[in-house]
Amino acid sequence: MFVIGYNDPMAEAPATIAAGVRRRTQEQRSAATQAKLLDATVACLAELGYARTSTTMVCERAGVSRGAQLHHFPTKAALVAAAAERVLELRVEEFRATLGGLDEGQERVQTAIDLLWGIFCGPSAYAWQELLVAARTDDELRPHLARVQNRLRDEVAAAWHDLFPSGLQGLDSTLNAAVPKLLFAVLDGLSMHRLTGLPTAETDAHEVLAVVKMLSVYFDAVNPLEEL
Amino acid sequence: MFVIGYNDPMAEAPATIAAGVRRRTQEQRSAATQAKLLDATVACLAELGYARTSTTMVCERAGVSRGAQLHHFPTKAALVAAAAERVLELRVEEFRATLGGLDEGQERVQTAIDLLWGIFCGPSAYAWQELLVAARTDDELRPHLARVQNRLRDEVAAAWHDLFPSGLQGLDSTLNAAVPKLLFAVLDGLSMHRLTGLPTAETDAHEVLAVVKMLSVYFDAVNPLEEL
DNA sequence: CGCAAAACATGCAGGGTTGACTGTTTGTTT
DNA sequence: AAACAAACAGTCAACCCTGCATGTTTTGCG
Repeated sequence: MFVIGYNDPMAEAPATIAAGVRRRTQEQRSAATQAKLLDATVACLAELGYARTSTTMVCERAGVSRGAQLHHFPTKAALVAAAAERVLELRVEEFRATLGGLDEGQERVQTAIDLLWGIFCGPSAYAWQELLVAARTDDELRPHLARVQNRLRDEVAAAWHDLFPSGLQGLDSTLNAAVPKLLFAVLDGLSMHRLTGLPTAETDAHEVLAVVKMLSVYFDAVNPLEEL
Repeated sequence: MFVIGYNDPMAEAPATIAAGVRRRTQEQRSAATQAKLLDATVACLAELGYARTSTTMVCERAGVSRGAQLHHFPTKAALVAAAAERVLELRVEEFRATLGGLDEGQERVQTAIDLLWGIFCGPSAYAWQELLVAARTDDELRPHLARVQNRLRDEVAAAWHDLFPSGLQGLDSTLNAAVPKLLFAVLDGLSMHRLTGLPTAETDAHEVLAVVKMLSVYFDAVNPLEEL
């Protein structure tokens, strides 16, 4: 697995190809091209959409030959499935990076919502939408994406719980469990409305998010909401 | 325009093709095949998704020749654009039919939400999602769909206002204006989460909708929510 | 050093989609 | 009735995409 003696840093050719790495491990080469392919796929999904995303285009963007792509991902379905996991990584990374760096101020909820909204307007969100909609009618992709979605769901819940361990003060544990789900549903919905590029959708989104923020503050500070 | 003498009801062949209408007007013929094409397109979008929707398939389903399709809709983009308007009609029709037949009971809000959720799990919602996501990366479709979306937005607001003319009692007019927007964002978001067919998405949706119902009842009956 | 295997590159065939083209039927107008 | 226009039908070439098949390079290991 870990062979030494061959990888001699001093033995690199002076500048044959930049100051790059000559003589990489098979594992390194595989990982590198696979990463390039997956990133290119995600980029294509985000920029061109699922329909216009072809393996040819992906290879072009990745700077990889079609043969190499076909070697690592025998079929387009395999490529897309792997790309879905990459999108999951990206989104989780974004969520954690965004929610992790929040100071303890009183307006944590508001800023958290604003930052999350930023994520839902970004490339990873677009790619996820494309995959989600495509999965509905693709019997091969759907089960795979279902597992990925479940993981995303759990990660979101965990990240939210890390941020607000005790939840909103006015709500019991059952209701508090629904809070992140509600929030993310709203964000996903508003994100959909934004896709046509309408200014009204943008203003509506801010309006709705303002209400959500008010509700959060309200139930965190003021009244307990009794069961009905 | 209206020529008589040629349309002789008695001259119909005994039973050449059912007891149908022989000798239709040009306008009637056009409208009929266009309707067949648009309905077939919407059905394809809902069942196969945008990517797998081909004009060939649409013609097959509609029982129309490719030549006829190309005559009425010179390009695929034109067909899809027209289909978008058809989806708008369908959705508005559904909204009005659903919300219109609500009795004056105290649980109007809850039942309204449940009925709306049913619509968001139906074919017209799927077709709309497909169009929305496709429009993001289709420079020709996007502006067209933007106009349609604006109309849908206004229709939704109007339908909601018809249903609850005075809004929720505890909220001022500004907040009440945001209520339907928030609700429809939630529904759209939950609808997206459902696409992978996960049971958890289904239960989450009901959980979230239960919270939304509680909030509606709460703010309709109990406390006024002050501005912050 | 030499061979096996993995990684990579390129060309090719099959299938499918789109839009144009030509010809036919149906209705409208005079 | 005849001329004209619209609606309709079927065929065709160009294009793109996918997956396979063959050939080349790089790495691992004796």
